[in-house]
Amino acid sequence: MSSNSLLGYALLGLLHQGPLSGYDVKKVFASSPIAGFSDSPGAIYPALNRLEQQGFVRSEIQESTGLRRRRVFHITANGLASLKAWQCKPIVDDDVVRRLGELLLRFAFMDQTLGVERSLAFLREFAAKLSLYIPTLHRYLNARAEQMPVSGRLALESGIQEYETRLRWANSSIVHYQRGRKAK
Amino acid sequence: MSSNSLLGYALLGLLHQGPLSGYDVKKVFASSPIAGFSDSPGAIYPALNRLEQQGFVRSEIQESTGLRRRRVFHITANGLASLKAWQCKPIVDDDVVRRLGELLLRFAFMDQTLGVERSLAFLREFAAKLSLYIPTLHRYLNARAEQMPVSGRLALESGIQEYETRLRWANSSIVHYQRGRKAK
DNA sequence: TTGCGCATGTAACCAGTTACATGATTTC
DNA sequence: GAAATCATGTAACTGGTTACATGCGCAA
Repeated sequence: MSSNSLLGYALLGLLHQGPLSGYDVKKVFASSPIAGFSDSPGAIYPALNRLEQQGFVRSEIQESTGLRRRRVFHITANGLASLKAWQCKPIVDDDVVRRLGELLLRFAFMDQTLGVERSLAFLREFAAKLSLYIPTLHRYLNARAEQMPVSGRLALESGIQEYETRLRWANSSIVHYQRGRKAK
Repeated sequence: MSSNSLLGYALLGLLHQGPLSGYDVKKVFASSPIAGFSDSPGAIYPALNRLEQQGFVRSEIQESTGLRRRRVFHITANGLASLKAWQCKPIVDDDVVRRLGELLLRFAFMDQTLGVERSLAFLREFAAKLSLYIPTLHRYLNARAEQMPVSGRLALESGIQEYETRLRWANSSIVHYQRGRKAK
């Protein structure tokens, strides 16, 4: 119930690291090169207000700081629960096919919310799904390569390479976490 | 003027290869694994109607085929011009940072609409932009890696790897086209 | 006669884009 | 006193999602 957009979850993840104002978020989105969230106020402020209406964040106004008033948001217990529930969802085929970016976002804040073991489990599940999916992409390409225009075929290959890159990334991330666990 | 959504351009690109009905498009989106367009009728039919209102496609109803009537769409001269104009736009920094998928889509139909030379020029421009952008990503990561949580850092690395993969792809695609040109 | 594959469509809802508006403080 | 930066917000528009509705022909 009451699910959020990707932007909503990104905000929850960010706010879980510490309280932020809308303008702070704007700066994060403007400077952080990945994930492609818009830094426009028309996206950020309404999204924060929605989260507050849902009870996932709360805000206080800081009058003190000399400058214009700031509204600083922090995550609530319900907000954290919602974030975790989203991160915990099983990875379905359609996530891998059409929502790779969402999966990466689910992972991006995961070791702070669910811990290393769950993050490892997520990566293993992700890698397993990718290992199953990539061969079907190759079959699709092989079956159609002849009748496709060159640029279409190349674009498809680019897509396949993205999946292969993610798989290598997931496997090397698994190794990374496992080393960290042993060192502990 | 009168620009389209990505879906609109994807439809124009598809229709440029040959006339299709809405249902044909649906099948393409359902089976073609890349690019993540929804195969839901609520997306496809309104988009085709918008294109027709703009004069970019036209449709005829085939009553003949025994089954239920089909409305078959084909691209118009204006539609092709709009597609080409979109593909020809210079690549700006923001395209590389936030709209990689759009760039790939612009390329996917390019050699049929603009020819091999233009496609090559596009790939070279794309590769040049990526070559400039990737080092800034590494600098960003190096500057912040210490204070980032592990999963956040890994997610960022995943993003960087995607850009590096695209760059390798662009370079190998350039070589591919150049070989083809010589063989001719 | 039930259900599936073909085939087209509509409507409510929602979120993001773009553009605009406001206002305080600091810097030149 | 102009411009830049900090800081928050609103409103119109647009397009995609989800779910629903319809209807034909065929096969089990």
